[in-house]
Amino acid sequence: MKRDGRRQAIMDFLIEARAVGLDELADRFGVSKMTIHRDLDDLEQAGLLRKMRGGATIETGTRFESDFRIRELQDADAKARMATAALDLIEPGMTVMINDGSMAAVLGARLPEKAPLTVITNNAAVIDRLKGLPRMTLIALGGEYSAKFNGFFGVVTETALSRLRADLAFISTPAVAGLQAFHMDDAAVQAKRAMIGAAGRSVLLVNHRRFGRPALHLLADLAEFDAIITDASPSVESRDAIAGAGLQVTIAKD
Amino acid sequence: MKRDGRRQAIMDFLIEARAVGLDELADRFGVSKMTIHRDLDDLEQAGLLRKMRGGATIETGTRFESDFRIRELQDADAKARMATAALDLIEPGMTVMINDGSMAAVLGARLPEKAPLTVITNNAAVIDRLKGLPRMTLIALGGEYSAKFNGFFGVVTETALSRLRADLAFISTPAVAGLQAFHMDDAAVQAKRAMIGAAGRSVLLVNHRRFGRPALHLLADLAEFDAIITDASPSVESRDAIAGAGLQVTIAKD
DNA sequence: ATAATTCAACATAAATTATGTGATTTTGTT
DNA sequence: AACAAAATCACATAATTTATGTTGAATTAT
Repeated sequence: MKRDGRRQAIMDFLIEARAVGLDELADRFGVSKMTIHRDLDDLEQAGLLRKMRGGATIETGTRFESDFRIRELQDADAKARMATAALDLIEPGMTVMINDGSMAAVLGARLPEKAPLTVITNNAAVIDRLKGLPRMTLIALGGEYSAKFNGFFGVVTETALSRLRADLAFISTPAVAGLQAFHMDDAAVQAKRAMIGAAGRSVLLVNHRRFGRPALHLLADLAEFDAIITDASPSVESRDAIAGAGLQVTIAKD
Repeated sequence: MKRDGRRQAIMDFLIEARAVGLDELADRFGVSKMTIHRDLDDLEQAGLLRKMRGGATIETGTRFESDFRIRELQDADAKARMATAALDLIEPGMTVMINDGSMAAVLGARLPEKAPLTVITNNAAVIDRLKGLPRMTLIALGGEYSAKFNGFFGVVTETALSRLRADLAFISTPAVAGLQAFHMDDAAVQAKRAMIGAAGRSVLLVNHRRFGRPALHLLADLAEFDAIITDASPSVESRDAIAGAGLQVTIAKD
């Protein structure tokens, strides 16, 4: 196991266990304590954990848990499957919009498979991955940078969107309740809504565990989306409600 | 001499001589022909030269201004000094605009010294450096990504600028002739002009060697700038012309 | 006070990257 | 078509960078 794999594993473990001892890690990976020290130092530097005497923790509640870098590591498999399902909807030559969020970042990274494409996004991770790639036209939306969401938001973003049109918008959401999608942040909602308005068709991406929990701000009615992609079957009530409304949900398989 | 230095030297030589033989390069640097082949392949890949049987040439015409990755290495010392002089004009709390280009990237990297600041830019290098830093508000302008300039340009960029105001805009230029600044690319000119229009005061940054050579597109009259910063005294004629017009040029010292 | 832990400095190992060599293929010229 | 120069390929080696380990001094918790 190489350095990056080890660090990934440390994070995986930490997300489960909330805390871990330094000796335990050195033991488990068969490396010296010094190496673990260095791993933890770098991970702390990246804002992924909090180093403490004798080990490290993930700080619950605070900015740590909600940080996008951690989210990108969570449920990596589900995200990969959903990205594959989303890619099926894309044809070379299209113009697609990608919103903020780690799910969108995973999808964005795989867009070159469908080149040539025009990609419009306010997601900093997607911009970094795509810039300079051949046969990809990248249009960044601009806006005020948000470290929390690793993206660009605000009037600049929305004004830019009001002047653009795309074939397909991929919108991700952390909360679906009843027949509506929610989001905890107003600025993100505004950007997402502007994208839906600027796209011919919109696709909602949502982890199956996020069904049945609302958040502060209403994002959109599920009926506004032309497709809904998730990674596994949601709870019975959610499923029934959605089926009852005549909406189709795509469950991404292996 | 290391690989990058050698490649830089190849480019320097080529800019003078327009063409060079492969054997000659292998000889001059004391490396094998294969190594020169690889250098030329990579430089061609980066769009910096045209490889030909037995050697390489610089494409005649406009495109020869070097790639931004190499440009960042050129005249690093002059850039650092000019950045220092530019920083002197910034007060904490200001809103500043930074345009594209490697000179601007060097300045952008040092902006945290003057935090808190609001920074508005279409320069991808500056966005990368500044995002997520505390006490820095970063507003990216968006636009279509240009690999050649490592920045964002086009209507999206200009529309965003039409809605924003800054205290100070830093504009860099690769060419000054007479009492006017020039640039080889129209899209970059549009963005720079929009910045000048959106800023209370504008500062021109220009390497002293760039005086006396025009480029395809007119960027602005020197009189439009509130300050002009360079790294060393320009040629006598240029200096006389500028002094004659009553314009002040700041020469950045050590 | 002391035992555990962290940190810094250096040494070594592992991996990556750059370069060279010679065989093989391509290209231009006659 | 035949030839020589040049380009390319595949692999070996060298140089450089990065990762890890070890030791001992400094720090910290109890």
